Formats: sequence, C-alpha cells, structure tokens
Amino acid sequence: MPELPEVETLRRDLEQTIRGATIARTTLGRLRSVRRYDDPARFVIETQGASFSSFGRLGKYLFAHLSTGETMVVHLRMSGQMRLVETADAPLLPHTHVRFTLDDGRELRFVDPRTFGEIYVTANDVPELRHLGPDALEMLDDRPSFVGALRSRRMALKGVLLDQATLAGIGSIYADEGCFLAGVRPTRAAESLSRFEADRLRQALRLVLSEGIAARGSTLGDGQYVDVFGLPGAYRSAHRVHARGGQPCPKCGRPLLRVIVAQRSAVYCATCQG
DNA sequence: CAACCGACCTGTTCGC
DNA sequence: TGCGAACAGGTCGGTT
Repeated sequence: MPELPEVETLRRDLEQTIRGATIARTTLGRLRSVRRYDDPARFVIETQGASFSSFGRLGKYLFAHLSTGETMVVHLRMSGQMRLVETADAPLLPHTHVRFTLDDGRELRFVDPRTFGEIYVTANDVPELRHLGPDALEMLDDRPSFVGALRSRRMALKGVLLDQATLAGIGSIYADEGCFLAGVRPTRAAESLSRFEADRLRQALRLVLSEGIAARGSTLGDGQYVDVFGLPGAYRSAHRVHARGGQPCPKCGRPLLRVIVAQRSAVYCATCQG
C-alpha cells in the first residue's frame, strides 16, 4: 500500500529517469483510472505532446508538472503502480490502464488491478487537494503544530495520523510503526497524549518515514508496491509490528495484539505501548 | 466536529 | 479438491 515513502521513491525515480521527456502518445485502456472526465479523450489531449518539467509530491499524491503549465495528479490508492519500460512493445502487465509513450521510445505505464487509483490533469495549484493538510515531512519538523494538532483531537490516535487533512502521507504501516517506536498505543485518544509523548511520536514518525524512504519503501507479502523498475522496497523486513499481529514483540517478546481502531486494523504491544 | 458506514474493486486467503 | 465467502485497504460522501 503506497504511503509517503513509496510515493517519494517513485517521485525521485521519475525525476531521474524521465524528467524532460516528452509524451509522444497517450493510450487509454480501461477508462476508470481517468474517471474525473466527462470525456476521457480530454485527458489524452491534455497530456499528449507535453513534456515532464518536474515531479512533486503532497502526501500520497504524485504530481507530474507538465510543460503546458498544468499538473498531472496520480494517486496509486491500494494497488496502483507506475512502471517504466524501455520500449513500447514490452509485454503488457494485466490491468495496464494508461500508457504514455515517450518520444525516446520508452513507455511509462499506469497499472492498477483494483482500479481505486486515479490520474487527472488539473491546474498547477491542484485545487482538488485544497482539503489536504501539510505534507507529513513538513509537519513533523514543526513541533508545536504537530503536538497541537494531536492534542486537540478526541479521536483515536491512529485515526488522527491517518487523517490526511491533518497531515498528509501517513498510512497504516507507518502509523503502526511510529506508535510502537514512541511507546504509545494507537487506540488512545489523541488528546490524552502528554506533550512529551506527542513529541516522542513526532520524532518516531520522522524516523520511520526516513527509514522507509532510505529502504525504497515497504512491499508487503500480498502487497503490490513495486518501483518504476518493478523492484520491491526493502523496508518490510524492518517493520517492528505492522501486519505482525500474534507474533512476538521485538522488544519484550510477548504476542502483539491486532485490533480495529478507527475502522482500520492496528497492531501494537500491550506491554511496551502504554 | 466526531464517529461510523457504505461504496469502490479484485487478488488472495480462509472455511467448509 | 474445489468452491464461494470474507477480507484488505485510501478516500469520499453521506448519515447519525
């Protein structure tokens, strides 16, 4: 499940591999991935002939800034992938919904089995995402605003961390990992955290996000995240608790608990996380 | 504002 | 063994 570190890995790879390249041809397979359009042909018109000026990111959203002055927004949701192949006749993976044939012969492809992901072109300031909070990497460097945002919320801690309007980019994996490192239960009311605990959580989240980026992301067992070259990220083996319910806590050895909090599963250690 | 729910979708896992 | 049911998960929109 791509979260901030996975999307950041993608952004950096695209920046290195196809910045400056021009889209010679856009080909749509299934139309669901561009469902914001009344007429999907508009998406083709908006992208064909444009070149990639630079790549940006806000939370889990990837931005491809185009030479046209507009921005292509990509969200991978659960199972989306961006794949770069050397030639346009490379074998197609199942569920390839959008193909951008570049003027140098390579092809960037959007692949998405569950079709939750989406792509669209919009104005550079991306008005569709005005509701998003600041990017997590930025917010986590700002102690008062992170501590304040947490301590003003009655919701379960994990619910606040997953709320993209509060801070953008954290998903289930990095929320579980951060809570474990900070020694706080994801089920606690966010407002119940002391300033000390909230700041410890801030530093823990900063650490797990940067570890995740350094490892080129988390690829889960069933998970679909791979980079533009089709390679998995290495961070999963470093996960301390996520998706390890029932297994021994890496600190104390007692079995980790798996619970539902904020309608999402969460894993924590009842002994090490108070 | 908060809590919760359904919808979206399909590959994988589980239970019988 | 084979089958269908349950499940997973990010976001949005709707309801209480």
